[in-house]
Amino acid sequence: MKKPVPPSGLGHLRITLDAEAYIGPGRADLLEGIERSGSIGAAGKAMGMSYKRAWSLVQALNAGFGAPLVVTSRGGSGQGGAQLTDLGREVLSRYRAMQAATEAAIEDDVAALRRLKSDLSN
Amino acid sequence: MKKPVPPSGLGHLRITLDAEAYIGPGRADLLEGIERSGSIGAAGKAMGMSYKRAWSLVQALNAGFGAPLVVTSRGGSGQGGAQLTDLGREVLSRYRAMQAATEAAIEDDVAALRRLKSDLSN
DNA sequence: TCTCGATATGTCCAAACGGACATATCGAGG
DNA sequence: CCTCGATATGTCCGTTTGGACATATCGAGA
Repeated sequence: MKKPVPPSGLGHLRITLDAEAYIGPGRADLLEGIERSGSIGAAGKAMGMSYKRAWSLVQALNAGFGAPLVVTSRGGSGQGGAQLTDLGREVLSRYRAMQAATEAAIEDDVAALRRLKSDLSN
Repeated sequence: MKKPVPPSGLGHLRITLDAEAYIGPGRADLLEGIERSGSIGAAGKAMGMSYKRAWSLVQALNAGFGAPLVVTSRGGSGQGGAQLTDLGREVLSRYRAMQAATEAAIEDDVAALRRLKSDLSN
């Protein structure tokens, strides 16, 4: 029903702090892209999404946490753009850590399920 | 953007075997409800969803795996209903195992993030 | 043969989602 | 003061999603 994920890693992990604040693979990738590129638009574009969508995700993250994970400033030519706050960097790195721990914890079972499924076609 | 999860456990784990076959907390709960109640309708109702939605999820699961996780039979009065196949039971138990392993692997980080967020309100 | 309880399936509609496009705004530098 | 590049925000619209409701079908037992 809901459309699946682009096969990034193994599982798809979403961490829900409360009803308003959560982070999943898409949001994490976006944060990482912003950290790398210094721009919401560039980060979104790299993920194939519109500026507006990327911007709305940033809004949702900042609003959900009650404090900004991303700060922005207008103006081009090296002055404007977006950056992660300390909070944003910490959230991102913790998410990546959880993602890595999760993949390590489930890889055997995932392999077993994949094998199980492919054996069905025999 | 996408609506969060009813706070069941800690993280929200979705396992994607391929583009068509995946299982997350909702589908797992539904499978478990079917195993317990012997009925798609009853299982769905217990989760607050319509029969049609529950049924369509079962279809998606069966089609995605290429083999039924749930078999059904018509007729009421103890004869009709739905059951998990061996495959369905195995997929469910493996998912639960992965879920438990994941929660154990991330609990410290989740607690840290929750503390971080609540400290913001000071 | 009638009823009961369950699966199976269709139609209709409202809300949500997100893409496409258009502006507005701002900051710095030429 | 004009342009550039980026954020900020609005409108419009097609698609998807899922709820509500209506049937149809089936199996067993009274």
